[in-house]
Parts: sequence; structure tokens; C-alpha cells
Amino acid sequence: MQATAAASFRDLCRQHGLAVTHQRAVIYESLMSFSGHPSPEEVFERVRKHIPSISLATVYKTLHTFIESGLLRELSVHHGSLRIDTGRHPHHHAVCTQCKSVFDLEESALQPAKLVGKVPKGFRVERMSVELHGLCRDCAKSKSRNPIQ
Amino acid sequence: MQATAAASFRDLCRQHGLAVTHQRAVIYESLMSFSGHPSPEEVFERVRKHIPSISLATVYKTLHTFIESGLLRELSVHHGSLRIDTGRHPHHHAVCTQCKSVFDLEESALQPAKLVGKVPKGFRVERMSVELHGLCRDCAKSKSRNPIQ
DNA sequence: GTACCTGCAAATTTTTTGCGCGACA
DNA sequence: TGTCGCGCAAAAAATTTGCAGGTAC
Repeated sequence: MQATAAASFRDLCRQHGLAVTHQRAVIYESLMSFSGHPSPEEVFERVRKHIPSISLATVYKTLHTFIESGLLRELSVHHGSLRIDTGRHPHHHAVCTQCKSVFDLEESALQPAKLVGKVPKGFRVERMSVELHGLCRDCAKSKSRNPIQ
Repeated sequence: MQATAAASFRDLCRQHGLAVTHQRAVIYESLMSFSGHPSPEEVFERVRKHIPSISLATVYKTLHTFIESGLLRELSVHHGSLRIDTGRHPHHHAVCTQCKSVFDLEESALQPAKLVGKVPKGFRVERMSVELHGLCRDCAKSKSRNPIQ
């Protein structure tokens, strides 16, 4: 088990061009042990139990490394600060995972998704919005020019 | 024009149970003058040109007031810290706009949305995810018990 | 008149950075 | 062995809070 997980983490790192370190392995294991969507602080607390000397800065750096390499995703694109959506009518967003810019899409640009499965018990849906994730033109260009980025 | 906008802002406030103040009106006007998704700091800078004495704290408080009353929306749920999505397979989210908890949905819970319109020029779509916004069971309960919250 | 709003300053929280030592490739 | 990662401490950025005076209703 342990060995298998470790082996797959090595592979993951290889696939994403990352060095394998003890800290990264433990952070990754810890992440996978959460059921929800942990914050850096929560990850830190859990990792600490295995590596008491680890620093929060390392957790931050590692999470960014993981996200940039594509090994993990952020829950929603994080701008480091609150952003206001001024649109009066609902609309959708196309967000660039690299530079984090957000483009608005007309609501009519998407045929609405349809709920065919279960929603959490008692959840009262008020709005449904779709996000496209990908690369904007500029980032796509610089990425194809420089694929290992 | 000016008068119309001011009048509609008064109405908006009435509808949402908010007192009408000069600061709130200017902040609202400023918000509507942005094309993108402004941060509190950006709003502050723009509002400052009209009310040099305004404080950043007021902008923060006002934005929260607007969001809580439903007069505005946040671009995406802001947790005050980075959140990691550990899911290996893509999936969707149901987020509670009140308590901000996030529930994962199976990808199969939604019939995928279909792109029928235009995406920003050159945008390379890599992933499409759907978010349901609404109230979770607990928040829905406390809201119906206490509708003006 | 009362309850709510504002501005100020300080405190908190979240995130980033620089640097010297040590570990991976 | 050289490069990259780690821990530490300090700095920067983002957000919240308490309070005293002022304003909307």
C-alpha cells in the first residue's frame, strides 16, 4: 500500500517533471487523505504530524509547484483577493489557468447543463454556472513556444 | 442619466433592505463602471476619486453588505484562502452561497453543457466544469426560519 | 431618537520572499 | 557536483475589528 502509493507518486512527479522529495510525498499523501477541499493551513497541520520540522512556507511553495505542474488543481481560480461579479444577468466564465484572467461568456454561448443525478440532500439550487478552464490566447502561445514551463 | 441611475440604486437598496448612503451609491456606480471583475483595492482607488476621504475598510464592509444582501455576487466563492481540489477525475461542485461549503458532484450528475456560441478568440478549452450555487440544507433551513437575515 | 454607517488605526490572517544549508539527479 | 528544494525569519498583501462621531429613516 505504502509502497504502491509512493511508487505512483514517483511516477506522477516524473510525468510532471518534478523532483521527488520526502516533503512532497508526505504533502501529497496528506492531500489525498482529505475528503473536502483543504486550505494550506489544514494541509500544514496534517503534514506536521509526520514531519514536525516542516514549515508553512514549504507547504505553500509545494502546493504552488503541484498546481503549476498540473499535478493538482485549485478549487476555483484564486486571485489572492475577492473579486466582484457586477453582471446583472447570469453569465458564464472562461478562465485561464495560467494567467488567471477571466472572460465573460454570454449565457447563450452554452447550451445549459441538465441535472440528471443527485444533488446533496436538501440543497436548494438557485443558479447554475459553467466555467471553461483552459489557456487564453497569449498563454497558449507562450506555452507552445516553451512547452516545459 | 445620473438621476436615473441614482433612483434605481435607491430602489435596489429598498428591495434589499439596505440604507441608502452616499458612499454606497458611489461604490455601486464605480462597480458598474468596471468591465471586468474588480478587486476591493481597485474599487477603492476608483471611488477615492469621488470621495477622497473614503477608507478601504468601508469599501470592504460595503462589498460584503452588497454580497450578503444579494445585490452583487462574488466572481467565485472566496474562502479567504487557497483551496485545493484533490479530485483526480474532473467533477462538479455545489457551493452554498451562505456558509461557503462545497459539495462534490459526480461528473455523471450533470448532462454536460454544450458549447453553442463563441469563446474568446484563441482560448483553448481544456476542461468544463459546472457549479451549482444555492443554499445547503442547513442554511436553507435557517433562512426560511429567518428570511430577513 | 435610534439604529445603522463611516473613517481611522490597529490587529489578524494569508501569502510571499531572501538566504544559507542540505538533498536529489 | 551542480541545481533545486527546505526551513527560518521577516516582509508584504489582504482582510477584519473596535471605537467614536455622524447620518438615514
